[in-house]
Amino acid sequence: MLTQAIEDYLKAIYKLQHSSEHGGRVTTSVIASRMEVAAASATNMIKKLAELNLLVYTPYQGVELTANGEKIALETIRHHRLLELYLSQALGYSWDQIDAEADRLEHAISEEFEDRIDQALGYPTVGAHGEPIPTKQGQIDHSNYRRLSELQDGQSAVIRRVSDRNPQMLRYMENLQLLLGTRVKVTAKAPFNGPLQVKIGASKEVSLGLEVAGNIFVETD
Amino acid sequence: MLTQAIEDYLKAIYKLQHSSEHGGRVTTSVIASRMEVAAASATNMIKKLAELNLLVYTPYQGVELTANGEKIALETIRHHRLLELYLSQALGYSWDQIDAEADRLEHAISEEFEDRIDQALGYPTVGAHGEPIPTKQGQIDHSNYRRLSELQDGQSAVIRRVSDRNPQMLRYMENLQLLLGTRVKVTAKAPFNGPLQVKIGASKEVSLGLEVAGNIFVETD
DNA sequence: ATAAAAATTTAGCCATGACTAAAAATATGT
DNA sequence: ACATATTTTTAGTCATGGCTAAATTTTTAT
Repeated sequence: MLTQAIEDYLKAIYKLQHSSEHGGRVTTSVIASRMEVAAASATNMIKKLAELNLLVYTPYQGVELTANGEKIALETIRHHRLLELYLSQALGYSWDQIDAEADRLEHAISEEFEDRIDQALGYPTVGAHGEPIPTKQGQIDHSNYRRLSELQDGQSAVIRRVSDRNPQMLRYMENLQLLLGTRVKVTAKAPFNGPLQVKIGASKEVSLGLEVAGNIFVETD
Repeated sequence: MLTQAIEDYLKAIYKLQHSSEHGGRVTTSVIASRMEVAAASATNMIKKLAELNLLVYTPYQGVELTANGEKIALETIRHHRLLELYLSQALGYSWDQIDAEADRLEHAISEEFEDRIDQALGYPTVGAHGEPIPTKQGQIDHSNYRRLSELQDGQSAVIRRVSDRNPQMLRYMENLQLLLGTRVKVTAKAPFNGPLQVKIGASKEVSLGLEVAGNIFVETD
């Protein structure tokens, strides 16, 4: 069996590979920073993962997951997202609590558990924060939405996904009713990377910093 | 935080202390056998647990949990039994599947998760196999029932608990409808530790080996 | 009572996955 | 181009929790 640490690294590397920021090259330092370990620790694990044929490692250059490594990453991500959705739908967790709980449970559940919550949830394709849920076969929807921060003044759109990285930010969004499916409209954009004025749904209008708006992904009409 | 291994050892030791078989003394070999590790490994861990004031260790003699150790054991057992019940009630698991799944999950869930499934289950006091569930404060019902194997010919009783140690035996019991709350009556007892003839509920009558009957705990009228 | 058997502990090893400090390679600025 | 800064790797350490083999203690049988 694969250790929890291996699953965690593969998941992190998969996400880094697919986060627009880091292009193709996922380096040791980026992995170490994401995993919150020392660079030397990341090097160690990377060498082990290469040994296991879960990724291709070019020393000093970076890593790339093999098909095998990607498969395991996607299984772990599937577990995580099904769990998050189950925690929020079936057990009433709030948006900001589900990530931490799912992080621990994702390594402990069996295929059986995965299948049963999948069924209980009606075979969902999208997770609690709008992320696509990989299929059991390891397929995942790569459609990417635009960031709310990229919209022009006057544009309107529907929230389709929010980043789950920061629980405090999630709590803030939840308070403001910036939820999946909510329609938003940019009514003003301050210059010099200033805040956006955003109309939420039909009523409320708030001023939103770029950092928050950059973590909200929307579908324009 | 306590490691998974520590929780597992404490749980095992607690159960051994309270299983009538081993009287008061819980020895290294008994622990090693229950944990399925070498005796030397058990000695190692016992020394560490003594160091942590979770048990009192008399070399060559055995082990006794401290109040502290017992508290942690009971927390772990509470997690386990709540999970087992949740898996069977909310996710439709069968009797023989829940123990293994709960064994892995019990170390991963948070207080929050514990509280939420406790609530979802209606604050149960008895687990899926009839075992008492410790309270959050660490109190547990010590009432013990008689074994079906101890009943006299002609006696009738109600099943209140079954041992969860052997999944195959659990599957067997489930098939025979030997379930919690079912009334049973011993209609014959073969001599020389032979099988019991048992009437299950109102209809069926089966021949039951002593091993199975010894793992079914009943309340006589 | 004492020799043999059984249980237990000690000693020493291994893999995992962290860490720091130092060395080596790569990138950057002038 | 080359010195300096940054990144990465290597070397060596540590804690956890297994293991086997050998030594020691306890128990049992004669």
